[in-house]
Amino acid sequence: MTKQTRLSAEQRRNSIIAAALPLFSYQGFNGTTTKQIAEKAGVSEALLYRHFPSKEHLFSEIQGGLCDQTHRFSEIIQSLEPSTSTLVNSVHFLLSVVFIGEQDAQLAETDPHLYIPRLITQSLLEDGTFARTFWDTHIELWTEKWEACVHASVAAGDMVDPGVDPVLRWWFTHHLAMSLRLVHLPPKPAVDYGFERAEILDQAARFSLRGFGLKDEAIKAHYNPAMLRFFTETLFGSA
Amino acid sequence: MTKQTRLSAEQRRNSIIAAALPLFSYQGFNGTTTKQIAEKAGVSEALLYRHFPSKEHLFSEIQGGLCDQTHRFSEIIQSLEPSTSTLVNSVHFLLSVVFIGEQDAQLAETDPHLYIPRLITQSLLEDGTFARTFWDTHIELWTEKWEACVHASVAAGDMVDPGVDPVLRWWFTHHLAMSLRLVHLPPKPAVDYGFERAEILDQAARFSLRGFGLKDEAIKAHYNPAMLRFFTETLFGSA
DNA sequence: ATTATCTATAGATCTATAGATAATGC
DNA sequence: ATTATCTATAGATCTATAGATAATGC
Repeated sequence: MTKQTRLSAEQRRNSIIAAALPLFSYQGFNGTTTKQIAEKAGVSEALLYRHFPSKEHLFSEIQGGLCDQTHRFSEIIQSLEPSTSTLVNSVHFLLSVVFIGEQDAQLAETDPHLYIPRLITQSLLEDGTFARTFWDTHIELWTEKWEACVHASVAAGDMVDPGVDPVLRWWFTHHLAMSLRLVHLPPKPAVDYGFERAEILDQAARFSLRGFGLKDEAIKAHYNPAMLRFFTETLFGSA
Repeated sequence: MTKQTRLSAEQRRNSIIAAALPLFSYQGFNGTTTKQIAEKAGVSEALLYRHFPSKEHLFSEIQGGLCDQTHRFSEIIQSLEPSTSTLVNSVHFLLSVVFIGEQDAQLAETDPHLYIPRLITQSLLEDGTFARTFWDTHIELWTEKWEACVHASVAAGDMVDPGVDPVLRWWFTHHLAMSLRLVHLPPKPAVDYGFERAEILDQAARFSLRGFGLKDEAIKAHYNPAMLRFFTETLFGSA
């Protein structure tokens, strides 16, 4: 009689979800079998269907769970002073989170954020519902502050009008980071940039900041990559 | 006895490839069944295996075929004069091709370029081999000219140093376009930008050109979106 | 005579369910 | 007594092959 771990319904549900998330993330919905999920969760396939009516429902449940959790940065965002400095730091932060992510954090294996880029990408290949919902819940918080920062920066004389809508500038920055992340999803990055991740991040920040309309003096005055890198590594772990 | 169309081996191979490409592109490798391919090609499943040893081989063959064709713009590229003007136009062109693509062309259904963004994205979710190979064959042609344009623009006094490697500036531009395309893959785009595609393209060009280090006067002098849009629509068909 | 093509089917999975059994809480 | 869990399996697909047949080229 081996040790039997009988979990409560809720615990088992969560353990199945935790087991399925990495599988769906890496192999996609079609590429993942209920057998794989059951094995990884350490239960029988039949048990999956006691907790979820179908594989589809399990997948939806996972996606939903990643969207309705309140973003942990939302309070900090509110407290930020709209300014050139905040703008510069937020651009770097946005690039860091989307491009580098939390992949070097110690909590790696269990942190759902590790799996989000793949799920978003898969979603975009289908109907895009998950991507849209995820961004609605995680980006929406920022847009007001984003616009305020641009206006503050213009008012401070740090920024010219580049002919780009303020919010689009942030989306473009996000999108640049998203592609960089995508290119780095495979074990071997699909592009040889000739630079390390941290260096690419730095250059992407400079590219974006200039695209924002920031004057070169303003970038020089406010952009401090060494400091930011220190913060990032403190936040997201070493490397 | 219905009309029997007996094709030569080569013709049948090509017809199977043509039938399979859209299916693999939209549904992925796992999501596409040999039955679907056979039905769309109008043959039996057995015949697929007379022409291709396996579904995997068929898929690889398709991917390979998209990579080894000489790029049709390669001659034009060589003839371009390195200059600020060429740089500006190439940035717009790059964004157009990657973001808008040839999706409105009349040859739509059969043009493999319609299916490349999805295949690249799927590849990035796996080992990235196709993306890497595709870019090796389609982007490599440009890099020399790209660098030359940056140097020419600096020499002409049109560009400051943004602290970004010259080739990276082009990759960043490409990446921005790639994400925009990705967001627009679903029937309903996954982001509400509040602008039409053509307008987004224009603003992405301005954002990138400034990120390149171009001085605002140089952008004003050389960037002519109305003209470029005219070219694009002529090349790729109506809007 | 050769080559393209089909029908039929094997063998492997894959999702999902029926029905039985073992652990837990009262 | 209730709830979690398992074994066994049905029924549907999916990839791939064996063996037969029909069209073409000489």
